[in-house]
Amino acid sequence: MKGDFLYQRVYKDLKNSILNGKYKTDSKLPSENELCESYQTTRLTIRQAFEELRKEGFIYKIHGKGTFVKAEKRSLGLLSFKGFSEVVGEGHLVQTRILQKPVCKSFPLIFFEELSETEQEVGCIYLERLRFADQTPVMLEQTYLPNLELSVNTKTTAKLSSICDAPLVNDSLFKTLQIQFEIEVVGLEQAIRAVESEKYIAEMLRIVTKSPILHINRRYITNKSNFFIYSTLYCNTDKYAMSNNF
Amino acid sequence: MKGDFLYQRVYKDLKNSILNGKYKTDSKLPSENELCESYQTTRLTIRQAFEELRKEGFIYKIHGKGTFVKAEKRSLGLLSFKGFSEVVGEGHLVQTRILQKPVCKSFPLIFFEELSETEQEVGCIYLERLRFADQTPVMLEQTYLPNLELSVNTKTTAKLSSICDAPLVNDSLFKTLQIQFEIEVVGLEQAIRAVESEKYIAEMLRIVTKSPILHINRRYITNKSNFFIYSTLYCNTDKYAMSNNF
DNA sequence: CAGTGGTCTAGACCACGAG
DNA sequence: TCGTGGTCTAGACCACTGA
Repeated sequence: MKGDFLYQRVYKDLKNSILNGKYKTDSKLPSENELCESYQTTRLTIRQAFEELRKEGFIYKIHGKGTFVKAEKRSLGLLSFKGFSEVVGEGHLVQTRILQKPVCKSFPLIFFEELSETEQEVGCIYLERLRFADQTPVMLEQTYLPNLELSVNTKTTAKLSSICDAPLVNDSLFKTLQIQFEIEVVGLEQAIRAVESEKYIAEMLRIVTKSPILHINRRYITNKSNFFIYSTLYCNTDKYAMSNNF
Repeated sequence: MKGDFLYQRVYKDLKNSILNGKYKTDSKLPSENELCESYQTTRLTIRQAFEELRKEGFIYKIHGKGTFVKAEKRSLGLLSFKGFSEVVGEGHLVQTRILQKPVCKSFPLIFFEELSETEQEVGCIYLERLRFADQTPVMLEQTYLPNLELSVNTKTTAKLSSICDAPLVNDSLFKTLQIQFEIEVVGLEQAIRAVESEKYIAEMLRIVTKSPILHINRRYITNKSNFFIYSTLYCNTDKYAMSNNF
């Protein structure tokens, strides 16, 4: 968990208190000024923590009254850029099956923008994962990473393709990238469509071929400039809707 | 346009400069400190303006380098809580056909949360609109507003059902609510599914019955506490995907 | 190294809500 | 009237980028 900054510690503490039930639905959180005293800090810092929680749909604010806990979600908040486990694991049993371990190949697809020349040249590392929530397959994810050399620790560099050699940490791609390459996902662009499922996708998601699924094209933005991660997602929304908040 | 606050003026100026092409894709915006001087303000204010632009996908930042203009979107950013015209009108011809003018009826549906007792009692005002982008029907929207009495100008109250008596301002529900009732939409919860289109929906969207469409349930959060707007959206994503950014 | 954005302090005034 | 969140000032130190 991120914890380098004070506002992230406040965020984490409050989030845990909400998830643990210390603060229940629609109950009032401590005011900004009270939290300033608790953490010996200023309002900006508390407000940064609140802003994170608000973005993730945990709280809402009412001017003049206070900050309150939102009702629990009944769907998977998968339209944000957090990792699958982080989002879904808050209230569901999470499993991942790796259908294709990371392998090198050429870039097969056009996503939102045309790929840069560099990206086309180096090709990509491809992997395919099937995600489960409470034993139900809900999402098939095909991921493409540009096969670049990346600087690590300001001095050394590492070939990203070394990720093909060892299993993922905790089955998590994002965690593996963070630990081995200091890559952090900081943003996301996505385009969402409703489409008929092809035979292969339908079999994986255990649904009838041609039944409607969500088709999502994503470009993840990272802390390394010009390094993007591309994903295509196929989601079965029969049991769980996809959700987000603003 | 919102313009009461300095950060909103900065936001508006920068957004216009981007849309007008003064700042082109991937070109660098003035630094935070430069903008501080231009507007005779402090970094927090500039950062608030940047944060708005970042949320809407207009800019991205790179630590140590600067703030840059994002590439144009090629899909409709309709997963945010901005109004249809505001989001789609930036690059497309926008039209709205009112299929059902606002009428009073009882609440027919359960959305994310159960409705409050008050909401169940007062019933709702219902309207149905078909939205076009570049002459293509892209979205059918069914909207439900609790039929409450609302305080306006701190002293007087008005029945929301008076909205049934006159046509909408600019065909915009949000604008009408803002002008007549001082209601502002400040947030959004939504759950998204892929479903087969029913006959009526398909006819309206000019697609084949049972072809896949996006089904979105929304709860808009407003500046009036305990006043929510509920909408069900059916989206044809054949031509335009729905998009957002984080 | 200078310039950039990221975090943070210690205040201030305001508009809103409720009693 | 008082406490709340919303906006804003005028600084500060840091980590990152590129020359």
